[in-house]
Amino acid sequence: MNLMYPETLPDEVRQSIAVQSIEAKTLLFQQGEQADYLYIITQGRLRLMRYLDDGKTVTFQIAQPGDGVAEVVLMADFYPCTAVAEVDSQVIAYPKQVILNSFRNYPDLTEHLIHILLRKIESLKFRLELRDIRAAHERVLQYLRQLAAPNSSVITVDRPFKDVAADLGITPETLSRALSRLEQDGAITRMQQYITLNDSPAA
Amino acid sequence: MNLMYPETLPDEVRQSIAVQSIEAKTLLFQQGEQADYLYIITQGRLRLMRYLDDGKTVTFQIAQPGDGVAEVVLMADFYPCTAVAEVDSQVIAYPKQVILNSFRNYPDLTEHLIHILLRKIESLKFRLELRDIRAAHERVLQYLRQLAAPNSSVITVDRPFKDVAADLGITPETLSRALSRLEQDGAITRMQQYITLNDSPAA
DNA sequence: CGCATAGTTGACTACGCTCAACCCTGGTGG
DNA sequence: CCACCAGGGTTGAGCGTAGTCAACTATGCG
Repeated sequence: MNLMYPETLPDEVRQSIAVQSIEAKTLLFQQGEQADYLYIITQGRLRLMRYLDDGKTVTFQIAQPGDGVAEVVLMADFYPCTAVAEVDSQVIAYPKQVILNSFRNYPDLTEHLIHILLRKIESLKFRLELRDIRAAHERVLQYLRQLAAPNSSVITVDRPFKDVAADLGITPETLSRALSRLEQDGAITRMQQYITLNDSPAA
Repeated sequence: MNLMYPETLPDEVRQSIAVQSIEAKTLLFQQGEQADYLYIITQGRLRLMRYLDDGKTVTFQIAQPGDGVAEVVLMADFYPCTAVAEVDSQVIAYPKQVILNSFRNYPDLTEHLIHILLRKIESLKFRLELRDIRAAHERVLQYLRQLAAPNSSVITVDRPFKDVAADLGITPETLSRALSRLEQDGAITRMQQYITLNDSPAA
Protein backbone atom coordinates (compact mmCIF):
# COMPACT_ATOMS: atom_id res chain seq x y z
CA MET A 1 0.00 0.00 0.00
CA ASN A 2 1.65 3.18 -1.20
CA LEU A 3 0.17 6.62 -1.43
CA MET A 4 2.04 7.28 -4.65
CA TYR A 5 0.34 4.42 -6.45
CA PRO A 6 -3.43 4.59 -6.26
CA GLU A 7 -3.76 1.07 -7.64
CA THR A 8 -2.26 -0.27 -4.43
CA LEU A 9 -4.93 1.40 -2.30
CA PRO A 10 -8.24 -0.03 -1.14
CA ASP A 11 -11.22 0.85 -3.35
CA GLU A 12 -12.76 2.93 -0.62
CA VAL A 13 -9.79 5.27 -0.63
CA ARG A 14 -9.08 5.14 -4.33
CA GLN A 15 -12.52 6.40 -5.23
CA SER A 16 -12.12 9.55 -3.22
CA ILE A 17 -8.85 10.79 -4.65
CA ALA A 18 -8.04 12.84 -7.73
CA VAL A 19 -4.94 13.07 -9.89
CA GLN A 20 -4.17 16.67 -10.66
CA SER A 21 -1.80 18.29 -13.17
CA ILE A 22 -0.17 21.62 -12.40
CA GLU A 23 1.59 23.81 -14.91
CA ALA A 24 4.95 25.28 -14.08
CA LYS A 25 4.72 28.45 -11.98
CA THR A 26 1.11 27.96 -11.00
CA LEU A 27 -0.09 27.55 -7.45
CA LEU A 28 -1.42 24.35 -5.97
CA PHE A 29 -2.69 26.16 -2.91
CA GLN A 30 -2.02 29.36 -1.08
CA GLN A 31 -1.18 30.27 2.48
CA GLY A 32 -4.35 30.87 4.47
CA GLU A 33 -6.73 28.99 2.20
CA GLN A 34 -9.19 26.48 3.60
CA ALA A 35 -7.38 23.16 3.69
CA ASP A 36 -9.26 20.01 2.81
CA TYR A 37 -6.67 18.05 0.89
CA LEU A 38 -3.21 16.76 1.36
CA TYR A 39 -1.12 15.89 -1.66
CA ILE A 40 1.47 13.40 -2.77
CA ILE A 41 3.72 14.41 -5.63
CA THR A 42 3.99 11.92 -8.47
CA GLN A 43 5.83 14.03 -11.04
CA GLY A 44 7.70 17.30 -11.17
CA ARG A 45 8.75 19.56 -8.35
CA LEU A 46 6.91 21.87 -5.98
CA ARG A 47 8.28 24.69 -3.91
CA LEU A 48 6.76 25.19 -0.48
CA MET A 49 7.19 28.65 0.91
CA ARG A 50 5.85 30.99 3.50
CA TYR A 51 5.44 34.73 3.40
CA LEU A 52 7.06 36.70 6.18
CA ASP A 53 5.69 39.89 7.68
CA ASP A 54 7.99 42.02 5.59
CA GLY A 55 6.84 40.45 2.34
CA LYS A 56 9.87 38.29 1.84
CA THR A 57 9.47 34.58 1.27
CA VAL A 58 11.14 31.56 2.81
CA THR A 59 11.36 28.25 1.04
CA PHE A 60 10.78 25.33 3.36
CA GLN A 61 11.08 22.49 1.01
CA ILE A 62 11.54 21.56 -2.57
CA ALA A 63 9.14 18.66 -2.72
CA GLN A 64 10.04 15.86 -5.10
CA PRO A 65 8.06 12.87 -6.37
CA GLY A 66 7.22 10.68 -3.39
CA ASP A 67 7.05 13.59 -1.00
CA GLY A 68 3.91 14.60 0.77
CA VAL A 69 2.70 18.15 0.79
CA ALA A 70 0.53 19.89 3.36
CA GLU A 71 0.16 16.89 5.64
CA VAL A 72 -0.31 19.47 8.34
CA VAL A 73 -3.96 19.73 7.26
CA LEU A 74 -4.49 16.60 9.31
CA MET A 75 -4.39 18.83 12.34
CA ALA A 76 -5.01 22.30 10.91
CA ASP A 77 -7.81 23.87 8.91
CA PHE A 78 -5.82 26.27 6.77
CA TYR A 79 -2.74 25.93 4.64
CA PRO A 80 0.19 27.45 6.53
CA CYS A 81 2.24 27.91 3.39
CA THR A 82 2.03 28.32 -0.36
CA ALA A 83 2.83 25.59 -2.88
CA VAL A 84 3.99 26.53 -6.35
CA ALA A 85 5.07 24.20 -9.15
CA GLU A 86 8.61 24.84 -10.35
CA VAL A 87 8.06 22.71 -13.44
CA ASP A 88 5.03 20.97 -14.90
CA SER A 89 3.98 18.59 -12.17
CA GLN A 90 1.41 16.08 -11.10
CA VAL A 91 -0.01 15.33 -7.68
CA ILE A 92 -2.59 13.08 -6.12
CA ALA A 93 -5.09 14.88 -3.92
CA TYR A 94 -6.32 13.05 -0.84
CA PRO A 95 -9.28 14.45 1.10
CA LYS A 96 -8.03 14.70 4.64
CA GLN A 97 -11.15 13.08 6.07
CA VAL A 98 -10.47 9.98 4.05
CA ILE A 99 -6.97 9.71 5.45
CA LEU A 100 -8.11 10.27 9.01
CA ASN A 101 -10.73 7.57 8.56
CA SER A 102 -8.32 5.06 7.08
CA PHE A 103 -6.15 4.92 10.15
CA ARG A 104 -8.74 2.55 11.45
CA ASN A 105 -8.77 0.10 8.61
CA TYR A 106 -5.47 0.35 6.78
CA PRO A 107 -2.37 0.17 8.96
CA ASP A 108 -0.08 -0.20 5.94
CA LEU A 109 -1.30 3.07 4.57
CA THR A 110 -0.76 4.64 7.96
CA GLU A 111 2.77 3.35 8.12
CA HIS A 112 3.54 4.76 4.73
CA LEU A 113 2.20 8.15 5.73
CA ILE A 114 4.36 8.11 8.82
CA HIS A 115 7.39 7.31 6.71
CA ILE A 116 6.66 10.30 4.56
CA LEU A 117 6.45 12.51 7.63
CA LEU A 118 9.66 11.13 9.06
CA ARG A 119 11.46 11.73 5.80
CA LYS A 120 10.30 15.31 5.83
CA ILE A 121 11.54 15.75 9.38
CA GLU A 122 14.95 14.47 8.39
CA SER A 123 15.06 16.80 5.43
CA LEU A 124 14.22 19.81 7.59
CA LYS A 125 16.81 18.78 10.14
CA PHE A 126 19.42 18.59 7.45
CA ARG A 127 18.61 22.03 6.16
CA LEU A 128 18.79 23.44 9.66
CA GLU A 129 22.13 21.73 10.14
CA LEU A 130 23.39 23.40 6.99
CA ARG A 131 22.50 26.83 8.27
CA ASP A 132 24.87 26.41 11.17
CA ILE A 133 27.80 26.24 8.81
CA ARG A 134 28.87 29.85 8.53
CA ALA A 135 31.35 29.78 5.66
CA ALA A 136 29.42 29.87 2.42
CA HIS A 137 31.75 27.58 0.49
CA GLU A 138 31.65 24.91 3.18
CA ARG A 139 27.92 25.11 3.39
CA VAL A 140 27.67 24.64 -0.37
CA LEU A 141 30.06 21.71 -0.22
CA GLN A 142 28.03 19.98 2.46
CA TYR A 143 24.90 20.56 0.42
CA LEU A 144 26.47 19.01 -2.64
CA ARG A 145 27.69 16.01 -0.65
CA GLN A 146 24.17 15.35 0.48
CA LEU A 147 22.79 15.67 -3.04
CA ALA A 148 25.30 13.24 -4.48
CA ALA A 149 23.94 9.74 -4.87
CA PRO A 150 25.47 7.26 -2.39
CA ASN A 151 28.04 5.81 -4.77
CA SER A 152 28.27 8.44 -7.48
CA SER A 153 29.97 11.79 -7.07
CA VAL A 154 28.27 13.55 -9.95
CA ILE A 155 25.47 15.97 -9.24
CA THR A 156 23.10 17.27 -11.87
CA VAL A 157 21.76 20.67 -10.99
CA ASP A 158 18.53 20.84 -12.93
CA ARG A 159 17.19 24.01 -11.48
CA PRO A 160 18.30 27.64 -11.43
CA PHE A 161 21.24 28.42 -9.19
CA LYS A 162 19.36 31.29 -7.66
CA ASP A 163 16.84 28.81 -6.29
CA VAL A 164 19.63 26.68 -4.90
CA ALA A 165 21.06 29.79 -3.30
CA ALA A 166 17.73 30.53 -1.64
CA ASP A 167 17.62 27.00 -0.26
CA LEU A 168 21.04 27.47 1.21
CA GLY A 169 20.18 30.82 2.68
CA ILE A 170 22.74 32.74 0.64
CA THR A 171 22.55 35.12 -2.30
CA PRO A 172 23.17 33.99 -5.89
CA GLU A 173 26.32 36.12 -5.94
CA THR A 174 27.70 34.38 -2.90
CA LEU A 175 26.82 30.99 -4.35
CA SER A 176 28.61 31.84 -7.55
CA ARG A 177 31.71 32.90 -5.65
CA ALA A 178 31.53 29.84 -3.42
CA LEU A 179 31.41 27.53 -6.43
CA SER A 180 34.33 29.35 -8.04
CA ARG A 181 36.31 28.98 -4.88
CA LEU A 182 35.50 25.31 -4.47
CA GLU A 183 36.54 24.70 -8.05
CA GLN A 184 39.76 26.62 -7.56
CA ASP A 185 40.48 24.65 -4.38
CA GLY A 186 39.97 21.47 -6.35
CA ALA A 187 37.06 20.29 -4.26
CA ILE A 188 34.69 20.18 -7.21
CA THR A 189 34.73 20.28 -10.99
CA ARG A 190 32.05 22.02 -13.01
CA MET A 191 30.80 21.21 -16.47
CA GLN A 192 27.69 23.13 -17.40
CA GLN A 193 25.00 21.94 -15.04
CA TYR A 194 27.07 18.97 -13.85
CA ILE A 195 29.18 19.17 -10.75
CA THR A 196 31.52 16.41 -9.63
CA LEU A 197 32.83 16.08 -6.12
CA ASN A 198 36.54 15.43 -5.85
CA ASP A 199 37.42 13.31 -2.87
CA SER A 200 39.59 15.83 -1.12
CA PRO A 201 40.30 14.56 2.38
CA ALA A 202 39.27 17.71 4.23
CA ALA A 203 37.43 20.95 3.53
CA MET B 1 -5.59 7.55 23.77
CA ASN B 2 -2.54 9.67 24.42
CA LEU B 3 1.07 8.59 24.41
CA MET B 4 1.82 10.91 27.33
CA TYR B 5 -0.64 9.14 29.61
CA PRO B 6 -0.01 5.41 29.82
CA GLU B 7 -3.30 4.86 31.62
CA THR B 8 -5.11 5.80 28.43
CA LEU B 9 -3.38 3.10 26.42
CA PRO B 10 -4.51 -0.45 25.77
CA ASP B 11 -3.06 -3.03 28.17
CA GLU B 12 -1.08 -4.65 25.42
CA VAL B 13 0.87 -1.47 24.85
CA ARG B 14 1.03 -0.33 28.46
CA GLN B 15 2.77 -3.45 29.56
CA SER B 16 5.63 -2.96 27.18
CA ILE B 17 6.60 0.57 28.10
CA ALA B 18 8.83 1.98 30.81
CA VAL B 19 8.90 5.32 32.59
CA GLN B 20 12.43 6.58 32.86
CA SER B 21 14.01 9.39 34.87
CA ILE B 22 17.02 11.29 33.59
CA GLU B 23 19.20 13.57 35.61
CA ALA B 24 20.16 16.94 34.26
CA LYS B 25 23.12 16.83 31.86
CA THR B 26 22.98 13.09 31.32
CA LEU B 27 22.35 11.42 27.99
CA LEU B 28 19.20 9.59 27.04
CA PHE B 29 20.84 8.15 23.95
CA GLN B 30 23.73 8.94 21.70
CA GLN B 31 24.15 9.43 18.01
CA GLY B 32 24.95 6.12 16.32
CA GLU B 33 23.60 3.83 19.02
CA GLN B 34 21.30 0.97 18.18
CA ALA B 35 17.78 2.38 18.28
CA ASP B 36 15.00 0.27 19.72
CA TYR B 37 12.93 2.84 21.56
CA LEU B 38 11.19 6.06 20.87
CA TYR B 39 10.40 8.39 23.72
CA ILE B 40 7.72 10.81 24.81
CA ILE B 41 8.74 13.50 27.27
CA THR B 42 6.54 13.82 30.34
CA GLN B 43 8.65 16.19 32.44
CA GLY B 44 11.67 18.41 31.99
CA ARG B 45 13.49 19.37 28.83
CA LEU B 46 15.74 17.52 26.43
CA ARG B 47 18.13 18.93 23.90
CA LEU B 48 18.46 17.06 20.63
CA MET B 49 21.70 17.69 18.83
CA ARG B 50 23.91 16.31 16.12
CA TYR B 51 27.66 16.34 15.84
CA LEU B 52 29.12 17.81 12.69
CA ASP B 53 32.27 16.63 10.98
CA ASP B 54 34.31 19.39 12.56
CA GLY B 55 33.22 18.47 16.06
CA LYS B 56 30.76 21.29 16.49
CA THR B 57 27.22 20.54 17.52
CA VAL B 58 23.89 21.68 16.17
CA THR B 59 20.77 21.75 18.27
CA PHE B 60 17.71 20.59 16.39
CA GLN B 61 15.11 20.86 19.00
CA ILE B 62 14.50 21.63 22.59
CA ALA B 63 11.97 18.95 23.33
CA GLN B 64 9.34 19.81 25.91
CA PRO B 65 6.75 17.68 27.70
CA GLY B 66 4.41 16.23 25.11
CA ASP B 67 7.06 16.11 22.43
CA GLY B 68 8.28 12.91 20.90
CA VAL B 69 11.92 12.10 20.62
CA ALA B 70 13.62 9.83 18.13
CA GLU B 71 10.49 8.86 16.26
CA VAL B 72 12.80 8.34 13.34
CA VAL B 73 13.64 4.92 14.78
CA LEU B 74 10.39 3.79 13.18
CA MET B 75 12.26 3.76 9.91
CA ALA B 76 15.91 3.72 10.99
CA ASP B 77 18.01 1.38 13.09
CA PHE B 78 20.34 3.89 14.72
CA TYR B 79 19.83 7.15 16.53
CA PRO B 80 20.78 9.98 14.17
CA CYS B 81 21.32 12.43 17.00
CA THR B 82 22.12 12.72 20.67
CA ALA B 83 19.60 13.53 23.39
CA VAL B 84 20.73 15.21 26.58
CA ALA B 85 18.59 16.35 29.49
CA GLU B 86 18.90 20.06 30.25
CA VAL B 87 17.19 19.66 33.60
CA ASP B 88 15.99 16.64 35.56
CA SER B 89 13.49 15.00 33.23
CA GLN B 90 11.23 12.06 32.75
CA VAL B 91 10.31 10.16 29.61
CA ILE B 92 8.26 7.17 28.60
CA ALA B 93 10.11 4.64 26.50
CA TYR B 94 8.14 2.84 23.80
CA PRO B 95 9.69 -0.15 22.05
CA LYS B 96 9.42 0.65 18.40
CA GLN B 97 8.08 -2.78 17.50
CA VAL B 98 5.13 -2.21 19.78
CA ILE B 99 4.29 1.04 18.06
CA LEU B 100 4.63 -0.46 14.61
CA ASN B 101 2.33 -3.27 15.63
CA SER B 102 -0.29 -0.99 17.12
CA PHE B 103 -1.02 0.76 13.85
CA ARG B 104 -3.17 -2.24 13.11
CA ASN B 105 -5.29 -2.18 16.21
CA TYR B 106 -5.26 1.32 17.66
CA PRO B 107 -6.05 4.09 15.20
CA ASP B 108 -6.38 6.68 17.96
CA LEU B 109 -2.87 6.01 19.09
CA THR B 110 -1.74 6.30 15.48
CA GLU B 111 -3.47 9.61 15.10
CA HIS B 112 -1.79 10.95 18.21
CA LEU B 113 1.62 9.86 16.97
CA ILE B 114 0.99 11.63 13.69
CA HIS B 115 0.05 14.78 15.55
CA ILE B 116 3.31 14.65 17.40
CA LEU B 117 5.20 14.32 14.13
CA LEU B 118 3.29 17.17 12.55
CA ARG B 119 4.02 19.41 15.49
CA LYS B 120 7.67 18.63 15.17
CA ILE B 121 7.59 19.49 11.48
CA GLU B 122 6.01 22.83 12.25
CA SER B 123 8.60 23.55 14.88
CA LEU B 124 11.44 22.80 12.50
CA LYS B 125 9.86 24.93 9.82
CA PHE B 126 9.61 27.81 12.23
CA ARG B 127 13.25 27.55 13.17
CA LEU B 128 14.24 27.47 9.53
CA GLU B 129 12.10 30.51 8.90
CA LEU B 130 13.91 32.31 11.70
CA ARG B 131 17.28 31.68 10.12
CA ASP B 132 16.21 33.58 7.03
CA ILE B 133 15.91 36.75 9.08
CA ARG B 134 19.35 38.29 8.78
CA ALA B 135 19.26 41.09 11.33
CA ALA B 136 19.96 39.62 14.74
CA HIS B 137 17.59 41.88 16.65
CA GLU B 138 14.68 41.11 14.35
CA ARG B 139 15.37 37.41 14.55
CA VAL B 140 15.34 37.61 18.31
CA LEU B 141 12.12 39.58 18.27
CA GLN B 142 10.40 37.03 16.05
CA TYR B 143 11.61 34.28 18.35
CA LEU B 144 10.20 36.03 21.38
CA ARG B 145 6.88 36.59 19.64
CA GLN B 146 6.60 32.89 18.99
CA LEU B 147 7.46 32.05 22.59
CA ALA B 148 4.87 34.40 24.00
CA ALA B 149 1.64 32.71 24.95
CA PRO B 150 -1.25 33.59 22.61
CA ASN B 151 -2.81 36.26 24.84
CA SER B 152 0.03 37.14 27.17
CA SER B 153 3.05 39.17 26.18
CA VAL B 154 5.33 38.09 29.01
CA ILE B 155 8.02 35.53 28.34
CA THR B 156 9.90 33.72 31.07
CA VAL B 157 13.34 32.70 29.93
CA ASP B 158 14.14 29.80 32.19
CA ARG B 159 17.35 28.68 30.56
CA PRO B 160 20.75 30.23 29.96
CA PHE B 161 20.90 32.92 27.32
CA LYS B 162 23.82 31.22 25.72
CA ASP B 163 21.58 28.24 24.93
CA VAL B 164 18.96 30.52 23.49
CA ALA B 165 21.65 32.10 21.35
CA ALA B 166 22.67 28.70 20.01
CA ASP B 167 19.05 27.98 19.10
CA LEU B 168 18.88 31.21 17.20
CA GLY B 169 22.14 30.58 15.42
CA ILE B 170 23.92 33.59 16.91
CA THR B 171 26.59 34.05 19.57
CA PRO B 172 25.75 35.03 23.16
CA GLU B 173 27.42 38.39 22.61
CA THR B 174 25.22 39.13 19.63
CA LEU B 175 22.13 38.05 21.55
CA SER B 176 23.04 40.34 24.40
CA ARG B 177 23.48 43.26 22.05
CA ALA B 178 20.26 42.43 20.23
CA LEU B 179 18.31 42.44 23.48
CA SER B 180 19.86 45.75 24.51
CA ARG B 181 18.90 47.25 21.21
CA LEU B 182 15.34 45.94 21.35
CA GLU B 183 14.96 47.38 24.82
CA GLN B 184 16.35 50.70 23.71
CA ASP B 185 14.00 50.75 20.74
CA GLY B 186 11.14 50.12 23.13
CA ALA B 187 10.17 46.82 21.54
CA ILE B 188 10.69 44.89 24.74
CA THR B 189 11.18 45.42 28.46
CA ARG B 190 13.47 43.28 30.57
CA MET B 191 13.19 42.41 34.23
CA GLN B 192 15.62 39.72 35.28
CA GLN B 193 14.56 36.58 33.42
CA TYR B 194 11.24 38.09 32.35
CA ILE B 195 10.81 39.78 29.02
CA THR B 196 7.65 41.60 27.97
CA LEU B 197 6.79 42.37 24.39
CA ASN B 198 5.60 45.90 23.76
CA ASP B 199 3.08 46.15 20.95
CA SER B 200 5.14 48.35 18.68
CA PRO B 201 3.42 48.54 15.30
CA ALA B 202 6.44 47.60 13.21
CA ALA B 203 9.99 46.34 13.63
C1' DC C 1 16.69 41.51 -33.69
C1' DG C 2 15.71 43.11 -29.14
C1' DC C 3 14.06 41.85 -24.57
C1' DA C 4 14.17 39.31 -20.23
C1' DT C 5 16.42 36.50 -17.17
C1' DA C 6 20.35 33.95 -15.21
C1' DG C 7 24.91 34.00 -14.05
C1' DT C 8 29.38 36.23 -13.15
C1' DT C 9 32.55 39.66 -11.45
C1' DG C 10 33.90 43.93 -9.00
C1' DA C 11 33.77 47.55 -5.29
C1' DC C 12 31.87 48.94 -1.12
C1' DT C 13 29.30 48.40 3.13
C1' DA C 14 27.60 46.47 7.19
C1' DC C 15 26.76 43.19 10.42
C1' DG C 16 28.01 39.45 13.23
C1' DC C 17 32.08 36.87 14.91
C1' DT C 18 36.26 36.75 17.66
C1' DC C 19 39.00 37.97 21.36
C1' DA C 20 39.43 40.36 25.50
C1' DA C 21 38.30 42.70 29.71
C1' DC C 22 35.04 43.37 33.13
C1' DC C 23 30.87 42.79 36.31
C1' DC C 24 27.91 40.03 38.90
C1' DT C 25 26.07 36.06 41.13
C1' DG C 26 26.20 31.82 43.56
C1' DG C 27 28.80 28.19 45.61
C1' DT C 28 32.77 26.42 48.29
C1' DG C 29 36.12 26.11 51.67
C1' DG C 30 39.27 28.05 54.95
C1' DC D 1 32.16 35.39 57.82
C1' DC D 2 34.74 36.35 54.25
C1' DA D 3 38.03 35.12 50.37
C1' DC D 4 38.19 32.84 46.46
C1' DC D 5 36.68 30.82 42.29
C1' DA D 6 33.77 29.56 38.22
C1' DG D 7 30.31 30.61 34.97
C1' DG D 8 27.07 33.53 32.84
C1' DG D 9 26.27 37.89 31.10
C1' DT D 10 27.72 42.46 29.27
C1' DT D 11 30.52 45.71 26.80
C1' DG D 12 34.31 47.22 23.80
C1' DA D 13 37.54 47.08 19.62
C1' DG D 14 38.92 45.15 15.30
C1' DC D 15 38.32 41.96 11.59
C1' DG D 16 36.29 39.11 8.06
C1' DT D 17 32.77 37.65 5.24
C1' DA D 18 28.43 37.81 3.11
C1' DG D 19 25.13 41.25 1.48
C1' DT D 20 24.21 45.06 -1.68
C1' DC D 21 24.47 47.60 -5.75
C1' DA D 22 26.14 47.85 -10.14
C1' DA D 23 27.97 46.65 -14.66
C1' DC D 24 28.65 43.23 -17.93
C1' DT D 25 28.05 38.70 -20.46
C1' DA D 26 25.50 34.79 -22.07
C1' DT D 27 21.39 32.44 -23.23
C1' DG D 28 16.76 31.71 -24.64
C1' DC D 29 12.43 33.42 -26.56
C1' DG D 30 9.12 36.31 -28.86
